Amino acid sequence: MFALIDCNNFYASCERNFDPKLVGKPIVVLSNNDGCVIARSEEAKQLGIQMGAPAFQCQEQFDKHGVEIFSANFTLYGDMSRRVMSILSKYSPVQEIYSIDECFLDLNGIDEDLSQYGLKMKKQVDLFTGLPISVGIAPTKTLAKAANRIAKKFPKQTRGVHVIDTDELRLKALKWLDIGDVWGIGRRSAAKLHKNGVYKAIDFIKLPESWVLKNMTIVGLNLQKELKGLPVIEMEREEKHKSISTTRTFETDYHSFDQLKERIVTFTTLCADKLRRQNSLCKRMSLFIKTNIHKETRTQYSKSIDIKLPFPTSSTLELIEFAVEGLTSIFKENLHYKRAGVTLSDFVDADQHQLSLFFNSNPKHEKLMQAVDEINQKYHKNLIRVATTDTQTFKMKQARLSPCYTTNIDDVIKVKIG
DNA sequence: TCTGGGGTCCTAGGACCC
DNA sequence: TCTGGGGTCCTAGGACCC
Repeated sequence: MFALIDCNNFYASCERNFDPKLVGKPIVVLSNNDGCVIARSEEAKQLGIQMGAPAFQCQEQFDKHGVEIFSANFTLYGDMSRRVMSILSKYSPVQEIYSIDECFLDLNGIDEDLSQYGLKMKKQVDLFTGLPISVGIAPTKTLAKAANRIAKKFPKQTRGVHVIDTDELRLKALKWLDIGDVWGIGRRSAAKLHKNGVYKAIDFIKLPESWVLKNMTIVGLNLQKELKGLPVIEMEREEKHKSISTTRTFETDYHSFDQLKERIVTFTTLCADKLRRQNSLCKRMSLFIKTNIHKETRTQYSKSIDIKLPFPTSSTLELIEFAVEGLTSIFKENLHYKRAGVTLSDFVDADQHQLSLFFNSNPKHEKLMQAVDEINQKYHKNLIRVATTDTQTFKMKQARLSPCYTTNIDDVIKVKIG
């Protein structure tokens, strides 16, 4: 059996957690630059505020109902996530952290009544962090997702925990579940399935396997098996990322090469930091620049470049060199740039990689980077930095940023009590 | 005026190999 | 006149997730 545990309205719950005045009020959290709605409390959902809606289009609604608005505070959410995950990790030897607010647990070998077990998790997370969670338990990961959905939809009947452990319960769930709400079925597949008369998950498992394979690839077929109760999707045990990216929409348009260069160099630095933290080297880097797609009257330009590195590296200095070279080759003058990003991929372990015959990462950089990382960790995030980067790492509009309650002592002192 | 960010997986088609 | 077949690797793009 697998459990899928997730936090209810995670970002909104984190904000509410530290300010009791917010209990019972509609809360929304906005994306970077305060652009779109990316999280809503239950009350905000009731008002009909849509996920992903541009904030400026919702302003009237916000004013009318006194919606509490927050700029995304990922430092806070990340820290709360670590706490929740750490508690849940005690409930199984095998945990897969699936997203910032979700994890799977392998419950094989757990002897207790699973419903009680789920309730115990919920109580402990609430006691230690104050965050509400929902628990779905079933024989496959896809069914655990479905069970979780039921737990969330019917909090009174389920108390936030739902277990699918018989065929009867499985079929009952599939009759209730819309096909578009199945984990792995997106808009495109849902539309295709609707055309073929499939509206509920139960209709989907009745389709011939050959049709599913032909029209939805192996992914669709695996999904179908999972809904039938046959486990196909396994627990992911690798904790290292396979790619790392930093991308941003700018608050204003950028025109010059130097402005973009500063951003690309800063993004590269952030990616390299993350890369070293997971003790990897990368063999590939890609970067892109884009104009504002919402300004249709202006000249549009979107270009990316993929760079195969001559040797694996995690040196910020070396990566920056490649990044600037890449940017030079795709940059065009006289345009209004609005977005850019850097992605590192093709990782190898730092401890056990093959040296190249002709080109290798500068061996001095390894120690240099280690020293820089240690100093920055000890004193201040950007105490030592490459001169091309801006001290203001994120140039974003964050008009309503909450304090980093759990990670920044200065922030905590600033919070007014009462 | 104002429109997010970070991931994973699969497939088709081209380039290349023998 | 008649010009193969099997395989791998790479990459762009699509689809999906939260």
